[in-house]
Formats: sequence, C-alpha cells, structure tokens
Amino acid sequence: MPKTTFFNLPDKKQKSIISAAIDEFSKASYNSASINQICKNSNIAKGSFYQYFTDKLDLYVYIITLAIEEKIKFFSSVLTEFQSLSLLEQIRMLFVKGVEFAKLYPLYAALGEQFSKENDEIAVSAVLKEGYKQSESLFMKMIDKAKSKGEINKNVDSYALNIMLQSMNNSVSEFMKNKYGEVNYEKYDEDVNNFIDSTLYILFHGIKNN
Amino acid sequence: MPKTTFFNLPDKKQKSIISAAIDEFSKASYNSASINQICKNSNIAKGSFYQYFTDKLDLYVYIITLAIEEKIKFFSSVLTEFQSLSLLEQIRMLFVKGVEFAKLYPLYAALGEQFSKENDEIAVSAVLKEGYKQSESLFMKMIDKAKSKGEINKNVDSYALNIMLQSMNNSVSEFMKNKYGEVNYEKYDEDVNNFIDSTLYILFHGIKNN
DNA sequence: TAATTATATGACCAATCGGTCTTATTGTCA
DNA sequence: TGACAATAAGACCGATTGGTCATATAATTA
Repeated sequence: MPKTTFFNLPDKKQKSIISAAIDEFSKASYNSASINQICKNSNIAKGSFYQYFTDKLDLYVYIITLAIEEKIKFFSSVLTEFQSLSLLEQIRMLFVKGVEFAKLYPLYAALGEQFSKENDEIAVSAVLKEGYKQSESLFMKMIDKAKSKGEINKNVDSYALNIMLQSMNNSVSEFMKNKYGEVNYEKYDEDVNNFIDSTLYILFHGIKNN
Repeated sequence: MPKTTFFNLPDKKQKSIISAAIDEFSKASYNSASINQICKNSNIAKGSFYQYFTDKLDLYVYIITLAIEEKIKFFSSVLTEFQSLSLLEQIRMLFVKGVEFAKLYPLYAALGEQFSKENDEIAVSAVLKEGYKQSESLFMKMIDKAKSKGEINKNVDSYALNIMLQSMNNSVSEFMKNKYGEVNYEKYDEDVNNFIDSTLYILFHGIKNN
C-alpha cells in the first residue's frame, strides 16, 4: 500500500500519478514498465515518488488492485438481481457487462489483460496475496445452481464448462480487439451482441445436427 | 535470418546457442529477455553473437519461427489422414495432438505461449511477416466442410464457432498448466483426455437440458 | 519568531541493457 | 612461409533501469 504521504496529496496530484501509472502498466509488462516514465508523465520528481511508494511493486499492486476493485464494483450492481435469471440470461449478462466494462473503462480493461499475461511471479503473487483470488468460483456457483434446478444436461461436466465459460469470456474481448483494434467501438454494439448470441447458441444447443 | 557465420558454426555450438535462446525467450518477453544471458549461458562472447545475428530481433524471429515450424511439422503428419474423419474426431485429434506436442516439446510450447502474449509490436510483426500467419484458417476450413456435409447445425455461426474452437484449444493447455504446473505430466494422460472429451461433449450437444 | 517536522527535488549510484569496435587468433590459399 | 580473410573476444559506449540520499523548501507547532 502507498505511504500516508501519498494519500495526503491533493486530489489532482494523486489522480495524475495514478493516471500515469495506469497508462504505463496497461501498455507494458511489470518489468518493462518504467518508473521514470511515470514520474515524467505525472510531473513529479523521482525522489517524491519514493516518498509515496516504497517500491515499484507497491505501486503495481495498488494500481492492479484498483482495477480489480473497479470491476468488482461494476459487476456487483448486477449480481443482486442475478439470482432470478435463467442460466442463459446470467451468462449473457456477464458477457455483455464485460463488454460494457471494457467500453466504459478501457484502461482498466487493458490493465486486467496485461495482468493476465504477466510473467513476473513476484508481481503476480503480490497482487493475488492482496486478497482477490479472481472470482473464478462465480461461474462454478452458477453452474451448480443451474444443475440443481435442472437447467443443465446432467452429462455436462461442471469443471469443463467452468473453464469453457472463462475462455469464452476472453474470446469476447478477443473478438472485439481483433475486429476493431484500438478503434472506439462505440458503434459496434450490434456486432458484438450478435457474436455473444451466436456463442451462447452454440453453448446451449451444441453444434451437432439434430 | 542469422548470418552465414552462424550456419558455419559447428553443430554443437549452434545447438548450444539455440538452446540458450529458447530458454531465455520462453521465460521472458521480447523486451525482458537478455542477450547477455543468452551469451553467458551458451558460452560465447558478446562480439561473437553479433557475428552470428544482426540483431536481437534477428535471433527472436529465428527462434520463434523455429518453434512454429516444428509445430507445423508435428501436425502435418496428422493432416493427411484428416479428411476422412468426422468433425468430432478432427477436433479431438487437434486437441489431443496439441497436448502431445506440449508434452514432447515443452520449451517450444512455452515459446509459443510467450509469443501469444507478446506486447512488442515490432517483434510480433517481424515474426508474422516471416510468413506464418498462424493457421487460424484451419478451423474455418474444417467448419465449412463439415457444414456442407451436414455435420453441423445450420444455425451455428461459423465465425463464432471458429473463435470458440481457438479459445477452447487454449483452455486445454490452460487446464494442464493450472492443474499440474511445472510437474512432468506424463502420468496425467487420462485426466487430460477426460477434460477434452467433456469439452467436446458440451460443444457438440450443448448444455441445455433436452 | 524559532524550532521542528514533513515534503519536494534531482544529482547520483551500481547494474544492466543492446550494440560497437578494436584487437587477437585462427583458417585458407599461393 | 607470407598474406589475407574469417572469426573470436571482451573492453567499451551511451542509454536506461530501480532506488538512494543529501539538501532545499514548506507547513506546523511552540
């Protein structure tokens, strides 16, 4: 966690540092990201930086945690009305909300993506130790519930489905990135929704003829 | 491409350099990987290195291309008898062979994974420019053929299925890595096969009850 | 106002990076 | 053997890295 000195900073300065850090860490890996650049882009001296943070790692954990918390906050609004939905609607909701999140907070999304690719074990474990074990279990809970309600074919393996849902979640972002790149994809709502629906159709009905 | 000096080298020395490079590039990103380390681990002088390769990029492209070619070679043996198989068998074959490849050439597999996470645009485009546009189209061809044969439900969107297959392919490796990590997973054949079958069952029959 | 504490600053450090360059050694041909 | 080309070698270069530290300034307390 940042030192108290950092939190005593005027809001504008705090934001400026955070913004520069998000920028840097969303573009480069932990090792490649540069403290010097972050200092330069937020107009603070190197010495000042180390009055605010003990480490590069300190800042990294803080920034990634920020992104994770923002995503959790974003999703939590949905999760209350979630119980009443069918599994199909639940999954679609998660996909759609994921796209919305990326659209609303593209830098946070990029940050998360960068983190998922992170090689540095120390950096990764420091973030995970911070408490957020990623809500992988979310899908698992959904699956178990849906199974007990009889919504899912009993022959379906829960664990395999869980992994599939996770990877399909990624492929939605992948779809957007592949097709529209850095472009502001504000207008491509329909395309993305179609892709999600097509994917869900396959997931629910299978691809086999008859 | 390496300079002719490199190819004139005694086999043992060539192999030693390649091995050190594979080691380095499979552990770190293009930027983080260190030429110094590669020199040290292969017992050659820095100056010698630049007699063999023009660039860090030169070596990188060479090494990644090597891995891709090895994978293509590995898969090509299957692809001949491929036509006669049903779609289910084709897909299972690809998955199973992917696992086999990772088991047989773990370093090449790690290299490929590292490349798929690569941030450096110049490095990525240099590799892709080398000709290997990745056989993404392979799935697409399979799908189209299977559709025309009536093996696939007409409602299934080909492009969505294509992306799904790619991400499912990744999730198989993910499954192995998550579950067994660095361990020699020679003995886990059955687990992996079960996972593949479970995934394919879902893909073909869907998860919906009835 | 004087003393004390908190913060801001950038020169500085050793380490490492990718890459160069001069020099020493080796191999080849006449 | 002598001349010339190929290769091996590592000291060296400027740039950059994460991090330190002495010093200057600002804020706070007495």
